[in-house]
Amino acid sequence: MASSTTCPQALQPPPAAADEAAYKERQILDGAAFVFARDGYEGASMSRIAGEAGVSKGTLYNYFNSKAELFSAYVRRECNRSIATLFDEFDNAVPPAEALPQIGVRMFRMLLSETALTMYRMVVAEAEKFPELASAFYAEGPARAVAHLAAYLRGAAADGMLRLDDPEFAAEQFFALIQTHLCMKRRLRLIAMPSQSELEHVIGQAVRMFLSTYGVARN
Amino acid sequence: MASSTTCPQALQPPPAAADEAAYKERQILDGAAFVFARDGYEGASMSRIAGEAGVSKGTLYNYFNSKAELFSAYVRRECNRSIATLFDEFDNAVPPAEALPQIGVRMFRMLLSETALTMYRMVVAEAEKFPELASAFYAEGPARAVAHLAAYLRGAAADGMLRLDDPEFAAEQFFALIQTHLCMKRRLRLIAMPSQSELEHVIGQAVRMFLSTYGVARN
Amino acid sequence: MASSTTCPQALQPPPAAADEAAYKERQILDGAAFVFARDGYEGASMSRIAGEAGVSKGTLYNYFNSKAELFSAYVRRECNRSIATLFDEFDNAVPPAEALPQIGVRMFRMLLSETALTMYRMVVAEAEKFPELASAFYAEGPARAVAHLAAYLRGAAADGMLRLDDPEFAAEQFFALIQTHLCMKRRLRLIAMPSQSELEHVIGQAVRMFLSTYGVARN
Amino acid sequence: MASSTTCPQALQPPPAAADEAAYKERQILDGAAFVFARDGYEGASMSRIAGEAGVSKGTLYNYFNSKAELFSAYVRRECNRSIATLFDEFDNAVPPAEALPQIGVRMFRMLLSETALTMYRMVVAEAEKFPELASAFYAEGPARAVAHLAAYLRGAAADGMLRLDDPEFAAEQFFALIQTHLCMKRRLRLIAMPSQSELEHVIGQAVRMFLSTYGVARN
DNA sequence: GATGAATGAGGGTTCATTCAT
DNA sequence: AATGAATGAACCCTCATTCAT
Repeated sequence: MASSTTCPQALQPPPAAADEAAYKERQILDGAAFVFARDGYEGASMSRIAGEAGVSKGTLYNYFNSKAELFSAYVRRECNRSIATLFDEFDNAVPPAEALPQIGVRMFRMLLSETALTMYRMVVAEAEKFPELASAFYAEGPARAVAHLAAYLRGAAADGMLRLDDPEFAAEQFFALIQTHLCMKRRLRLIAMPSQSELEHVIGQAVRMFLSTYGVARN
Repeated sequence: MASSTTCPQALQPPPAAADEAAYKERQILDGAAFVFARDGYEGASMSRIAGEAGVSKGTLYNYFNSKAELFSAYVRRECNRSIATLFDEFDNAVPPAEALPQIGVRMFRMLLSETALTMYRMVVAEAEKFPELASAFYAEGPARAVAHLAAYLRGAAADGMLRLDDPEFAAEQFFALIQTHLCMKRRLRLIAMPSQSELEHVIGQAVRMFLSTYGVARN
Repeated sequence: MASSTTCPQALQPPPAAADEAAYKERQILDGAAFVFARDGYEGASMSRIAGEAGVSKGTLYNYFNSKAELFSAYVRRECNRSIATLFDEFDNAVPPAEALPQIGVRMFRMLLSETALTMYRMVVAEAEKFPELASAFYAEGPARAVAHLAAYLRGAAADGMLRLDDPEFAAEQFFALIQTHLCMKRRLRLIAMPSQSELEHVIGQAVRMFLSTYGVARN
Repeated sequence: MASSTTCPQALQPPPAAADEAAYKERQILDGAAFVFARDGYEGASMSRIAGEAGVSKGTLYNYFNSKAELFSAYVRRECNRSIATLFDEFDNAVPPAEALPQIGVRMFRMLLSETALTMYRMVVAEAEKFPELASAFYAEGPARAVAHLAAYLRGAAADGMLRLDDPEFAAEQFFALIQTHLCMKRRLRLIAMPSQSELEHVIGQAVRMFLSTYGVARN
């Protein structure tokens, strides 16, 4: 849809038009993000979204065929944008005792980021009405995170740094250990972002428990 | 109208009236439960609730001042009713290797019960609008479950069956280990209730990991 | 729905309530009649109908489930009300030369009455969308008129006052002869109600032509 | 505006431009015809017409100032095009007993053609809003048909083949006799096109009745 | 001349809430 | 205490029309 060309732009108007369309679409999605996040799918109104985006109600429908499609586009954008990228690079050569805390911090931060929390609330709330969004959210977020971790664990086991049969399941266990009551409470909006020391404690204990099961004796 | 009490009714009119009022209230809450669970807070309409409850719309407002209050009452009742009771009785004398799987099964079943899932969706979705409900849900559900487990763990540690300093945190870890991707997926409506073998595997591994950290050598 | 009781009304409120409901329904249908007649089905808006009827828009939907149902009710009421009654009583003993002009006048007046014209325009315009209304209109109006006339013609033929084999078809021919360009023009709103002399001329010639075909020599 | 010339085009660009304009206009009117016929005036949308015509919405307004004007142009074109032409040529020398059935068939076919029915529905439905269209429809259609027939009847009377004083009125009577319940039902979309035998019966009886009044004894 | 994005009024409909009965 | 008719604001969406490109 957007044409972010790196080639020299010989013709001014077309790119300008395309850019403007892309800009407006982003504007609308930003407005939608604000309102959906605050009011939920049912609670949000197209009027408020239009107002927030600074466009007319009719313009909304020039870009998205319905409220449902706008919601879908919004959720997909947020999922693709911030959740997935967080696990893209980490060094597989680092030993578990060092790598796992780092991975844990990333997972924790991802899970509790404002965007991820909002997405989580959205897809949980509307899972019945938008099953494909729930599915996409799971695939883009938790499933990817677990898959990355499992890949690391498999490698570490191959290198003799861990002793485990089922790296997928072990990854899920580690992922689960990260999600203590802090996650639950934050999802329920009962607390703000946990402090660094709370974070370190939870992750430290998760790593300790994980390694006490899957680690190799280090003497 | 109907007062289906089996106990001896000493005074006809007052108890009958009170009973009838209680009966109507229950009737309304039952209708509300059905509709809210199906349509969500915003999606539910007072008309449909009235219809489902078999009362008039006006009567709704004789018992609850607003849709928000009715929703609140519904959530509180469901929380108090079915979630909490599941953890009320278990035998503290049983050793961890035997007790933890039992506890794990209960927790798992509670977490994934239709009622709990619905409540979870409700309070997550409306946490912004009804923070006190989120708080109540947490207190009645997860917090209580963890507290019960912590009490057991403390006792077991005192009896020398476990080796742990922080029974609350250990309880949270166990609780977290139960909530693998199966929970996440079920909350997102991506899967139906897991099979017995999946359940046993998850819990078995959770117990194994938990005891490898907190257990005492048993030779 | 309405309870037009002739028995002494022992209870005041129920009849009052029923009357009020009936009154309001009539009020709404009157408003709908005004707006539909002026703007057509698509051109009419529920807002304008509500305004014209002196009720709120919401009230419209307490009485009729949709615009389509309101339209349907309006058309049926008008059909049943004024079109059908016009042919209820006439003396079958009168000879054709006297009866046919009378019948012709009735038919003509019915066809060109404001109500019938409006109904005609409505059902012709919306025949595709409301086929059952077109069907009902035809059955209640033209079909009934022709059937009545056919019954008379059959009797007159049996009495030797006419000579015809197919009274139904003959009735249709007479009915057709009444509908000259005056009818067409009036349906197109090109003219107001024709004058008495125009009416008499058209009918006189129709009767003359009819009797020149089906009459018996009268010497 | 339109210049569909077959003459040699001396100047290339201007005629080409003019032709293109005429072509676009026709294109638009074709799209309008399709959509108006299907959805009616109010039900049609300029967007759908533009889409059907294969032009942009803006272009519509370069050719027609408003929806009303486009509708008007569409109705006028259809009226001029197909309705009128059907009565343009017939041989005045043929005697009534032979000519009238032919004329009757033409009239019948014209009246019940899909185009004429659609036009009829259109102008009847919108007679209030577009009185000049109703007037044009009447002038181009029924009035012309009757005028042609009247001209024939006058000639036949002058030749002693008919005995009538008022050929215009006689023509209207014949035209009326053609429009039996088959016409009414077809206009109401209650039936499809009548069969050949139905057609012949109606017309045969119309001619018989007409000649029994206006014919000369043929012995 | 052609485009189609933008507009904002208005479409039909549903809603939570009120109140006379 | 129970009813349900009435309300009018707000819902999502479509519209004819305009205008910068």
